[in-house]
Amino acid sequence: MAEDPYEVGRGGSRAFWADSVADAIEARDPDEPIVIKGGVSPSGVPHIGHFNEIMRGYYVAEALRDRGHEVRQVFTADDKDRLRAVPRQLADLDWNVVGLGEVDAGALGRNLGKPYTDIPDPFGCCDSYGAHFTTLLRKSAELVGVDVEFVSNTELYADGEFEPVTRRVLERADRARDVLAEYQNKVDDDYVPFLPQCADCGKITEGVTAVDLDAGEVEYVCEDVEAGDQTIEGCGHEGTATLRDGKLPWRFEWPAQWEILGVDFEPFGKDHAEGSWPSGEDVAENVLDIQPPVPMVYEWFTLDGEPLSSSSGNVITVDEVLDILEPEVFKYFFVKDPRKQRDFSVENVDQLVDEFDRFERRYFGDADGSEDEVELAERAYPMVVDEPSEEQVRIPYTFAAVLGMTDDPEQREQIARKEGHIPDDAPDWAVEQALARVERAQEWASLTNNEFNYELKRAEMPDVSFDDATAAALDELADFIAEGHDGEAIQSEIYETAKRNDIDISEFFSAGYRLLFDDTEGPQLGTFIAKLDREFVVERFRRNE
RNA sequence: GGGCCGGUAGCUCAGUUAGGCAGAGCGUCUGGCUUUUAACCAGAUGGUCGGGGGUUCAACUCCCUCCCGGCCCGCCA
Repeated sequence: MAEDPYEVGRGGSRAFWADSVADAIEARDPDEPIVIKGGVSPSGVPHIGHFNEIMRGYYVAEALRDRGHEVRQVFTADDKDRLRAVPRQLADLDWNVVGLGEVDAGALGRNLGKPYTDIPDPFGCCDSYGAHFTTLLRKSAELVGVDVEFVSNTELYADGEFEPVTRRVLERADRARDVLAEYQNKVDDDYVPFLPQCADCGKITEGVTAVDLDAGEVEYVCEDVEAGDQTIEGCGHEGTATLRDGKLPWRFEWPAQWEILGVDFEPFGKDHAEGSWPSGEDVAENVLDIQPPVPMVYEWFTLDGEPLSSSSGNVITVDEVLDILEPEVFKYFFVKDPRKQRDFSVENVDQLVDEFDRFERRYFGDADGSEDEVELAERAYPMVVDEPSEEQVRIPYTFAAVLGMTDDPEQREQIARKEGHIPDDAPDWAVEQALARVERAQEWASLTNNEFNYELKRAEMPDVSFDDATAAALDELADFIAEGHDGEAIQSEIYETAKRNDIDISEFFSAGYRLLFDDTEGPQLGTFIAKLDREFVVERFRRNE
């Protein structure tokens, strides 16, 4: 019965992995609605790696819906987990990442060991620490337009949803011990699969001393808890807790969630593949007597070649990604094979966009591709955009970055049209959307400070000097510009002026770029100059300001 | 140390399920646009499929082994 989470969705003849997974789910003939789950602990700033928990399930949900199934995609905020370490970075609800110094770190430290939902929000805006970071995750989903049902684990406990399954686990404590002991050395004869919350200090503790299932209570001592390389001190309080005043240990809680929510499919990161999944599957089948969901492992992302890591600060949030990418491009990133380690490279993000543009054109039959590539586009593209339209216009990303050189929207549009990136018959909405990419590409150029990061140095002249011949040529060119000519004429004259003064043409172009951008490259100079106000350019080329 | 996943052109990635000519885009180079930047058009360039061994008529694909990266093998989630 054991299911290899690395094998599900692999093989078969499907071009889109989500369809292979959907096949595996359908093969079980599940009850409707089919339930797909994901979940994370709201422990800190959510990054794009966490987003796998939403997006991988999303595509499977869409594939099933497309086949006529009713699907419920739920996401559990595992917010009854205890805070185990104070994170180095936090983020407010506007995604401003701040260091610990800017909030009350001491207050956080005193709350180690408590459930996230019992810790005050460091920013004071949400009901709790847990609610704060769950809100950020929910906002991420909204930003990319994925509709997921959020469920708070704390609320499931508070509402008594966990009580029957918790009771059952405790009734079968012997079996639970036997099963878990195969995966964890710590489990001995005294192990109790329940973690009460101390009535006095509020921490999740482990010191259960007695279980009274008739009364639905456990007795406990609030002991010290090992967390990583540190110890969270217990308060020593001795008390009694109901089955709602605490939680199941993770290895039981996960399968319990499957039971409560009726989960049919759950994707999870590679970190769960060797530990939590085998034990969870075992617990489900041999302790809870339920069928575990169809599993799937996804590989982790790296960011610019380095592991995503909240503790080291190597993170990028969904919000930050959407500064440089359209939501549909970001969604496309998750269309790609989940089983490959994948780098999200900010520097090379133009390649991802190019790839998406081709993917989109394939859907409309306007681009070549292998049979699989075409099938993938036909299948996945409608899940990536809300309303596919053949009239959609995309300006190539790097060209959009070039257009970012000017702030004038009309000039951007004119140049894009002239270069054939906007068809004459494009509807207004498509033109608007196409040009919206310029803002993102410009942000990208500025963020990476790459070769597209042109900035007109209008306020003051860059510190430059020229030889006599170049200086003379610049004066001549300034005179010509002062006469008032169109872009092409100016472009022509740049060549002529350089020839007349016997200076290298590319050197002369560079001189112009240095004066305007403090750079050696830039947009097509003549047409660009023609768009600027004449007085400014003339004065600048005469090196007067 | 043991297990699992990944490694394909300078870059980003398809292809490995079921063995059958090593692929795409970008980049680079050359040429074109009566104008050597950007863009655009045409052509060219590009490979130890991580290394080695084996099976086979035939291996990126299957088997063995080694290297590199990541994850798990304590706790926690």
